[in-house]
Amino acid sequence: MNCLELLKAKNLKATPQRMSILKALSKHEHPNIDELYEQIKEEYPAISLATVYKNLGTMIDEGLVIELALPNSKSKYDIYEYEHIHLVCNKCNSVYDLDYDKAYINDYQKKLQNNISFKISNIKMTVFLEECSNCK
Amino acid sequence: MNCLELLKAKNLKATPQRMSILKALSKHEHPNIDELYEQIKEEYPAISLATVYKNLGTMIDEGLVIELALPNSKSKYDIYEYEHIHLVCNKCNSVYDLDYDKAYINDYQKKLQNNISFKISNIKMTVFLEECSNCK
DNA sequence: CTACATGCAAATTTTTTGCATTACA
DNA sequence: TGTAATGCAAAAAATTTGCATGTAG
Repeated sequence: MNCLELLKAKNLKATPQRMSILKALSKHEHPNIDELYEQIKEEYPAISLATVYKNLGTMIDEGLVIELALPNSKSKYDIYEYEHIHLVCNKCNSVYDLDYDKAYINDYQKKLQNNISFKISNIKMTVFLEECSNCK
Repeated sequence: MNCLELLKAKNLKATPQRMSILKALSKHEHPNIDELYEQIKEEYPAISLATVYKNLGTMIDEGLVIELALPNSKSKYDIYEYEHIHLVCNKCNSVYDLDYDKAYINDYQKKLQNNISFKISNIKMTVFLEECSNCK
């Protein structure tokens, strides 16, 4: 995960704050903004929450980061590396990544595309869990 | 769609405000809270936004309503009738319902359940569109 | 009647903005 | 050096809360 290259490729300045945000997200812990802010502060105590908001915004716009919107909980954030399924715990809202057989969804997407008139961009699958090891 | 029965079944008082919210949601227009509030106000000009918030909260807790959390946009709400896929336009955030072949997802859920240790509650599929008739 | 729901206003929380300053390229 | 990013503080937006009053069951 070369954060510097990622930013360069999108013509975004590689400020230490941005690097730190990307580094934190690359752990795939799916922090919400407050958790992310706290984590960055450990390295850059002076960073402002506004900077985190602004950077998430621009990096989402550039496709480097994805926002995981969840019912009844603040959005969580993830660095974008490749498509994957998210497992979301209904009890504690923890999120886990899951690699999967893309063929299955690709297949479904094709089937679906034949039945609707608008162009499908992508399909997102979210698996909700009754509980998980974090909340049990 | 008998809103009265729905509320009764959950031991919630069938106030006109609640009935009106459910009636509005049963149109499946997926309003966000502001759109919903405006709609209810046409019938009950005195209703307060706080009441709408409170009622959505309790009705979600009781499973009558679902919150559709979306990246970069306020949550939208839908009455819960049966599982279905949501089509979400990437450009204008419009949401459409789509009935589908449940067998496909049930099948996938079973496959997946064999590979993870936590109990799956349900799987949600969201199809993102590049654009739609509403924004074109 | 009584417990729960409502409406209002205020409080809180979350997110955005403007701007002077800093620092990447 | 110029442009874009930062931090701060203030503003705006979104959501929740407390409480007096109203009303469904």
